[in-house]
Amino acid sequence: MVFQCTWPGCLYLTTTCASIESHVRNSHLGPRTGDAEDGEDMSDHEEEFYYTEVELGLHTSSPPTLSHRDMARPPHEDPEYQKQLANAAVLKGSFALSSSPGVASVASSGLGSSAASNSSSSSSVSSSSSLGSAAGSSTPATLIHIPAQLPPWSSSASAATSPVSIKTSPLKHLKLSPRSGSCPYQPVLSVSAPGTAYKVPGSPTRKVRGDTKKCRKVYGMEHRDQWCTQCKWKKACTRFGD
DNA sequence: GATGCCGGGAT
DNA sequence: ATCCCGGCATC
Ligand SMILES: [Zn+2]
Repeated sequence: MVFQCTWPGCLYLTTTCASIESHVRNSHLGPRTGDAEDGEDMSDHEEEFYYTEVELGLHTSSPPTLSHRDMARPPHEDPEYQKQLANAAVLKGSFALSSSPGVASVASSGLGSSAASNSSSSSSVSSSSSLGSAAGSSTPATLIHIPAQLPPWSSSASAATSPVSIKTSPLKHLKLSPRSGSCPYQPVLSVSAPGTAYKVPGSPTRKVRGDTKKCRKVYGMEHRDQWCTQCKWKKACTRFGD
């Protein structure tokens, strides 16, 4: 059990109740208490409001809510979570591997040529499964297990689903499958005009990058301190509007 | 591969 | 508010 000062900006932390109260009183509240002034002492145990006691050991404490996991989101732009969910069926280069019904194993790797589509005629045979590549490329082979579920593309606010406990390893969240059209249950479509493929879907409000060079390209990384502030922060440039 | 920048995190 | 980065669309 530790005690932490909650005064704005203060990060004082101690292990005893007396210490923290003393700290709060001296450092933040009036450095004086029983002042000889008037017959009025309004200094109760007000220190209690400026620190918190934190339990360390796993004692009498259990998560209040153990059911619902994620939140439902409108079919808006939020690939962060859509990706990992939609990926439940995007597994392509794995066949026999795990024999657990309802569980699929994925190997997270940043590479992987996924292109296998022809824009014109002729048939296509998209299926390549090669365990070992030519050169010795070692992959971290971070295996993760996710519940095999249908991609929530249309509408399905998943509530209390399976009693699967997702233990996030000492990694970040969980990211898979870059922005793709959608579930793999739609091999090919979009065969309009050979030579000029337009993209109308996606998002009506998609920027179309201008052609003016911005601070980054103009000054180069070597002179980053001359970029406009926004460029330094990887935000929209304000010096060279387009 | 490089560039531009949104979304999100840290202080 | 200021500063910075991950990751993505785009070139
Ligand atoms: Zn700029």
